[in-house]
Amino acid sequence: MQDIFVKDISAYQGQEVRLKGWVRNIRSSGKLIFIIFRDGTGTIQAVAFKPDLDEATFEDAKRLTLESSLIITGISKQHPKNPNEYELNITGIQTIQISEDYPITKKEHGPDFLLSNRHLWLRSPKQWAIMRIRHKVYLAICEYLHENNFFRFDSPILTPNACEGTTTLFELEYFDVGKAYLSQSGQLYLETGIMSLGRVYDFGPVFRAERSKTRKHLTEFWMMDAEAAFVEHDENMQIQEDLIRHVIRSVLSECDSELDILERDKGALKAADAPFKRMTHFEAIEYLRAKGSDIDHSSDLGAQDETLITEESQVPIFIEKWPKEIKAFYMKRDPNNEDYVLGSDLIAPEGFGEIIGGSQREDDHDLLLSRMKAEKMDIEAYQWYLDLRKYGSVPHSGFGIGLERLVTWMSGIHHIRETIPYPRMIYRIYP
RNA sequence: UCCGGAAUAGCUCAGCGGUAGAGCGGGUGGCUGUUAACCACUAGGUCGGGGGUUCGAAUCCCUCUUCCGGAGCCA
Repeated sequence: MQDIFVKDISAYQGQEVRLKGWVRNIRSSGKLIFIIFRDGTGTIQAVAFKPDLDEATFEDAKRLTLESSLIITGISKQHPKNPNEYELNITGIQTIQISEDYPITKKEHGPDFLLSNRHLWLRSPKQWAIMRIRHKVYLAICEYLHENNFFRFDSPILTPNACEGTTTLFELEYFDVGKAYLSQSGQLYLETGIMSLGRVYDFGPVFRAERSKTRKHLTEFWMMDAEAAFVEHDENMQIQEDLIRHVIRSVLSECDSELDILERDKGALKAADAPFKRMTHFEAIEYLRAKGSDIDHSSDLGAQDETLITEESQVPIFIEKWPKEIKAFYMKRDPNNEDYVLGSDLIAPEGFGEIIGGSQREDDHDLLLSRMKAEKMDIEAYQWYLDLRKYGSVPHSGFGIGLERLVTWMSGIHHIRETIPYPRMIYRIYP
């Protein structure tokens, strides 16, 4: 007899097969027992009918509890009521372990309870669907980059210094050297990689000790940073747009049933796969003021502002050319107006907010040095970074995608905490 | 960090000054097509901790703890 996965069941119609997995739910009516069975690849209804089975097998079926593990054999056939669905006529049950009372029930639960039981919650259909979409988003990003000549170049996670601010670092003791920090972005290291490989990316966890408590923040999240030599501001945005549109298409074509489980509005995703809009920061502020906001031209955009800007757009919007004061030291100034930098944020539609931050980098040694001095940075600690501008400096650009924010948008879910197996937030590190 | 809200059965909640409740989950029994199946019975609680007001507190007040929502910052 053949061992198969639930996802392949339709290819075995009329045949006896063996499946290995868990009990998601049980419904029984006297001589009939319906076991909702899952094996990681999918879910199927298995039916035990007393007159067709020997007594011991039927008793085994009766003893099963929610989440018990078992090997089940049966004949694959179409569901008598829904011909699009397959079910399994049970011929044998080998119980692996009878589960104790399973804490996650069929009724609703609160977020605190579910997060405390995250190790079990991950088995639920919605969490299963989100993890599969996360996997697909991750693969789609790597596919696009690979096809566009980007090489994987992993940045260190333990670092001697900060990349951006210094208030948001997790600090730890590093042998006799003193303090080390968990990386909050691999960007500066990636810039070294392009001088060897031309185009590079990293993909890994980054850490921010920000005390932010919103549905868009984690203290540990996965970021894909990409960096490319000889790419300037406009092309940088074009690469981001092509990459995101590739991700949208991949999710739509390969995660259809997952999107159904999550009740995702697929029309909204389809509509986002069209040329993205571009708006300068100045234009964005004008737009907000026309809508009644009293925001001024030197301000960063808040969450509400982002929603307001994208609410009438079906596609993501780039906000580009930001006031230099509110962006990082390494961003190149706009040659047409030195008060602005060649940076861009990509805001997703439907109120999902910022998913990418990117910029063209300053490639002039003296300009970069003077800005780092103005920010009172430790020049000696960043000598290696300044060296890049001394030995064959080239114009270059890059961007960083927050994986979980992208998955939140693709999945259409409310809170980022469900997009990573074990979310780390300021008040939660268990399990 | 700031501003709001919440804490009662394993879970989700109702009760808001006078004997602690429901649904789900658990247990037992019933049911040949169920779809969070259904029906009957049943077990299950120091009402988050501490202090106060009152004849009497789950209920009112103070305080601590934990969690949730939002803001700022960011991906």
